[in-house]
Amino acid sequence: MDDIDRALVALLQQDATRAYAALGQAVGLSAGAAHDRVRKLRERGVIRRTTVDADPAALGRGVLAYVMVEASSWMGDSAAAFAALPEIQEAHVIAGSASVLVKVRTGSTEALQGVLRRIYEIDGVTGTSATVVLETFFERPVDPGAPSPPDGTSGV
Amino acid sequence: MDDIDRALVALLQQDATRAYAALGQAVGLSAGAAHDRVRKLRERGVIRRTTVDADPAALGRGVLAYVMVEASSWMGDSAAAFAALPEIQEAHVIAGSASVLVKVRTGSTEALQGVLRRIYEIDGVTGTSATVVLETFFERPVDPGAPSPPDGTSGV
DNA sequence: TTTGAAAAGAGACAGCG
DNA sequence: CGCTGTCTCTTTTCAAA
Repeated sequence: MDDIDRALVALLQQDATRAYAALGQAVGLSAGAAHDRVRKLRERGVIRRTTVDADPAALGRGVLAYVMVEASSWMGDSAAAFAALPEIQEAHVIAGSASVLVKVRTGSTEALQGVLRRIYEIDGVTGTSATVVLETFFERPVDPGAPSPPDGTSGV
Repeated sequence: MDDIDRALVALLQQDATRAYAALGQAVGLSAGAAHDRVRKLRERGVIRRTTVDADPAALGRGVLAYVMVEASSWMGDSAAAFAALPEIQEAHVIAGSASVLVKVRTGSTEALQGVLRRIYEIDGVTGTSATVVLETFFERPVDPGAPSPPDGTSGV
């Protein structure tokens, strides 16, 4: 996991359809070497999968909201209950009184209301607090880390 | 944007490396037709880009937190200020008194503290409220919509 | 719009420095 | 660990229905 690996991850995050030849050229490696690096990154689980980024609005999910879910009991094994709702894109256990933070995408505020109702029906849930997003500044992949290392090798 | 398109998006979200032949077979189309569909989905912007899903922990970003940013002035054009911090993965304008919600990934809680400090230095910011994630249940792509339409065509 | 096939390119894998 | 060459498969394009 050196700087080249990080650069490869960054490049693939931007565009995973790039050829290994172009990928290698960008980091100063041959196509074969780049291919080998990426293969190892996949084997190690650094790169989990290759996926496509879809526009939520185009899929009829133009409303984004974050919902704080308060619960009376330990929610440690309620992951499946949240995962059962397709509108929920993320679910995290957060610090606080047994609470969960979920990211919800629906097509309308009415549909959001329906999701909130179904969340409320999950065992142990005592309350929800929704925050509707008015505008998304940006959503981007995880930064692979140190992008500009202090190396003196200019060019090539 | 019919059910086949939605199915194609779902399949590509799961694994964008699949061949068009396999893709077409999964939805009952030929490779060429599947290719045409996907090409149009890209042209229409439904599919924005092909990317890789990297493991944040493997990239040295094992700490996840959501930060509520309160501001005294209109934050509508402060996107660049947030984007300048690589640890910030998402930034949304939310309802409330000119507030922004950001998703932050750092390698340590100390680094999180540093990010909070830099957020605080953004013009107009009057306060931050961080919520640290203890465990992530799941993070998944946007649901492409109606997965089980009421069609009578069983199988194939 | 889909199908089928043909050509152009990329990816996988070997052996070697 | 990286480079080069070879082979296979996919993507891409095209004509036709």
